[in-house]
Amino acid sequence: MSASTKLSTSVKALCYLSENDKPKNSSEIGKHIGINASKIRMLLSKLGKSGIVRSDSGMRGGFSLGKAPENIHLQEIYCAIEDRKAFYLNVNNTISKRNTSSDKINLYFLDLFSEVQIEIENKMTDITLKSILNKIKQ
Amino acid sequence: MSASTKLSTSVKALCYLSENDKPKNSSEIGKHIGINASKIRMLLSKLGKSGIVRSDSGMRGGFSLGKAPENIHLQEIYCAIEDRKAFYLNVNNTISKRNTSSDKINLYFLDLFSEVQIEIENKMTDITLKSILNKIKQ
DNA sequence: ATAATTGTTACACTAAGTATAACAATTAGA
DNA sequence: TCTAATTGTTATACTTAGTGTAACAATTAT
Repeated sequence: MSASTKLSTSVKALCYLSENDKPKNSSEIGKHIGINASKIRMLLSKLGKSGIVRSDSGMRGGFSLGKAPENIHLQEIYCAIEDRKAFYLNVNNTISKRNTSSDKINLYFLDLFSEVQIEIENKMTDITLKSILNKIKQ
Repeated sequence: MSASTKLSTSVKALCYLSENDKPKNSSEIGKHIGINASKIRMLLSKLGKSGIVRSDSGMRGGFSLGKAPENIHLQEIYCAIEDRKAFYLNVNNTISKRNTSSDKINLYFLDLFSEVQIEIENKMTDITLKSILNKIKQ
């Protein structure tokens, strides 16, 4: 799953959970948002480790929101699900030790891309699950 | 080639061309920046269509800069080489006609990602080949 | 004519993304 | 304590994207 797909899928799941007090299991969530239950469990188990959702194993178990929607930030979700470095911005080669102009250009782009990355993350810090819920209800 | 790899490779090639008055062929450029001559030709032929480089076929042909480095903007390079929509930000599913909350969330993220896209492109508009050349000479 | 070059297509290989299944560990409830 | 439902995790098969290279027609200087 790409970073952006994970992010939108997570938000779909969280929005669904926010509509329900009682825990929903991965199969219900999967059906609702149209993706496989296994995938849901893989995603939500990561969100569980960050306290964004609560997960209960066993009979009558399932997933529920771990925090109020106004306290869940997009950036937090993103960090919880994303192990790879961000939005797939990469330069061609690894940097050699010779410090050629190719290396310098690679470094230049790595810098540029991490600036972009920081801007994206800042943007996401300002977005809460609550604000998304409000927007999609319109 | 991913968008970001194409971009950094293009800049490497353009920097190399800026150091030379006479045209350089794809094989020389490829050797210098460490990628295959065919790939170079594929990239530079696109840059040629936008007037960023000049390309001459036949014996004693090759590639040379089509404009002064101060008039070549990163955004321009990016647009010339990139056929796909930008930095690989995508949401999971296509939007159905039922207008479900999943659809709304997809639309929400498509909007968010195109905002990001615009910010990235604006950032690139302010960067010229000249400014990159200055930075990497330091 | 010949040789060097671009522009373009094609192909094989590797890596990443997607969809699904399988199963141990856990837990509620009979 | 046994059973059924559930998570968490690993595995597998398949598809798509990315990478590296080759091939060859078209073009052009000598």
